[in-house]
Amino acid sequence: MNHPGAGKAGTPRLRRDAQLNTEKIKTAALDAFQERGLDVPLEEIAQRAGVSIGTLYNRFGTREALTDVVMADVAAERLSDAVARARGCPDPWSRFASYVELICEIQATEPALNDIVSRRHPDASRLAAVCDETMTQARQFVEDAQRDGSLRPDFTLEDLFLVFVSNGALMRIMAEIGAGTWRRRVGFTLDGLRTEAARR
Amino acid sequence: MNHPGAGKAGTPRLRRDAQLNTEKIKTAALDAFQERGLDVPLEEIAQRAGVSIGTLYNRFGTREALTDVVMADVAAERLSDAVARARGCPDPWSRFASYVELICEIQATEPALNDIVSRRHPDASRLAAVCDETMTQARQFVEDAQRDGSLRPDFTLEDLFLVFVSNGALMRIMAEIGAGTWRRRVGFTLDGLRTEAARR
DNA sequence: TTCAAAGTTGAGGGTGCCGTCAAGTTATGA
DNA sequence: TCATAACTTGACGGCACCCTCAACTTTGAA
Repeated sequence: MNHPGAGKAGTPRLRRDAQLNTEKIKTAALDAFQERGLDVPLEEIAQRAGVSIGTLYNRFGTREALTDVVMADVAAERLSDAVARARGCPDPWSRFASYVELICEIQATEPALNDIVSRRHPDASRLAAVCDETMTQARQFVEDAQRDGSLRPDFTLEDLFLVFVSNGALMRIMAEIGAGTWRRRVGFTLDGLRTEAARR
Repeated sequence: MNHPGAGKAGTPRLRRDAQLNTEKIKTAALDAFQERGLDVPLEEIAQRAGVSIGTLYNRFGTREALTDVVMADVAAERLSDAVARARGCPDPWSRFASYVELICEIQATEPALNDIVSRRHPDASRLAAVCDETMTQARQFVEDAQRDGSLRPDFTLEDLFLVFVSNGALMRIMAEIGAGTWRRRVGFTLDGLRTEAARR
């Protein structure tokens, strides 16, 4: 693979060393993002990649472009996996609830995804698209649970987003402190969203 | 008042110009903190006071000392007022709930108080003491409501603190956007904390 | 082998904040 | 009025990050 001629039309093929650097930077960036969130200094990424900061800018142009290239697929995979798993639940409420729990779990365990879900980098356009897509799917969970009578009817998609934003902020502030206790608090939140009729 | 001899023993009295500057800085700092939160650049406070940054450091030494001097009384007043008003409610649950609502309202309307309540400046010691004091009083609300059976028994004081931390983060992120909608969301939260038995 | 085009490098300039200190100014009491 | 301790000033160095660009190195086609 990657033999001569494999380059996409339009993009004027990179020299071999540049291509190698691109890979090294992507790998380093993925590691750094996963460990420390999307705010890692680009200097640090360059260092990890064994490359100068200038090269990083040559290859990617902007921070947003780099995060887009590195994180979009990962984000799409993680988020659509959560959606798929939630879909596997037997009733509208448990689909909604497990969707919320799965996203919160992602936020608790993956700093980079937390930043993405909380929309802290609105200029990374592919990432934004991935999030939009997920929110579209989430709308289904919300509507189904409301139609079913188990989710309070005044709860909006924006409210759902804000649940994630504030959970994300908490995760960022708490970091390792109280790492395990988020699940109980998400439980509180869900209890506040379920209608009385839907409780046993 | 403030006539010669009024200085506290120990503190070696300031020259009149220095005393005036101290007042100008306090006033400017209060304004700036209230408008933009405790993170305002000290440069900005000095400018508003019509004084150089050096003077600000001469008079107060550190940012923490300044925030302590300027905000401790304001914070104590606001927070104890919230406690007092909550105490005026007729039953344990409504005391707890109105306490939470009042604190969240303060967070929504006063950036400086929001920073204080969220403990974003742990080195301002008088402020920390004011918060500790309030949490002590809050413990009463929590315990009473739990004894009464209206607040879920697995809810802890730390959970309460985290409610304020995440509400605070949301307020900081949202700023003016959706300024009025926080009350509905606090309602969701409270619904999640009330026991089923306590609902009508 | 040669050499132009492609790519790399890192010092350097920009921003925004912090906190300091030598030099200059002013209040005060003798 | 004058000496001096008290006070003010703001330029400066430091830090952490951003992004650029002139000088240098490497690739790879001819």
